Amino acid sequence: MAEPLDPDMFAGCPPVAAPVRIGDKWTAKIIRCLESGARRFTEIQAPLRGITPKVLTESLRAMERDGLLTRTPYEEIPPRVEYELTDLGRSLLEPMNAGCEWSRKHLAELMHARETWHAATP
Amino acid sequence: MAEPLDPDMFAGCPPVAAPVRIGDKWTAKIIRCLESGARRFTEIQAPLRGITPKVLTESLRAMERDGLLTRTPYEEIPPRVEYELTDLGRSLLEPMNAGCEWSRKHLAELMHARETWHAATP
DNA sequence: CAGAATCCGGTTCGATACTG
DNA sequence: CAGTATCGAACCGGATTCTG
Repeated sequence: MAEPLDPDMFAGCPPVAAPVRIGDKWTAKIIRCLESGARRFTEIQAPLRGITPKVLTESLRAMERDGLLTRTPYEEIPPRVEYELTDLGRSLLEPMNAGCEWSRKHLAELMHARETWHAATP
Repeated sequence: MAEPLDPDMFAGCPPVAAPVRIGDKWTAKIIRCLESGARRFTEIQAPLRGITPKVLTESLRAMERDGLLTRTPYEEIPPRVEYELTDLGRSLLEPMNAGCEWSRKHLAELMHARETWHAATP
């Protein structure tokens, strides 16, 4: 869990690449960020390319409310807050992996169908 | 495929019960409707409780565009159109089943966490 | 029967600026 | 560092009405 997150870890995952979605737009990626252990706010923010603090906070709060992760603030200056997956949150990795495997196998086919679509319409 | 669809087949699947989503709001349910064979527009519409023709058309067109199903109109009066899953569309059943299994196992836990949330905030 | 056309409201998401 | 506050745009999804 000490390893820093690769800022480009989601380079190959544009929104279009997710016909299988977990929760809202960011939930699945946040779970991936926490897969290898607890992380701080800015650590999670980095790979999520351009997510605003507001939206990240909203997503994290919703996930905390649903019991997917825990939020533990430390009374320090400067402040430090750590987010960590619960067992429930970790259990989502299973359907997530099924979705990822589907994308790896079939997404190219879907994208191809989508692109050749305009060829056959008035 | 001759069996009519149960109009209540999605009674236990409110939107809140789908932290794992396939495509848009209706895609997964439409796939379920077509799982056992080709269906007509109104056949699909019935179990989808209150979906408007506009939204159903949009969903079906998007799925056709993505190669998930085929649309075959018959030149009759009154008109008849049949929708049928492609192999690609059928392949989505695998991640869908993974998502359904997760819900069966863990959704109650998530809902419980969500409800007991307000007990611990100022 | 299987839709098309039009209008509309809510939620989601983001940009920007500010703070303990 | 880890947020909050405000504003606004975009994107579904839905209601209603009409038609070949």
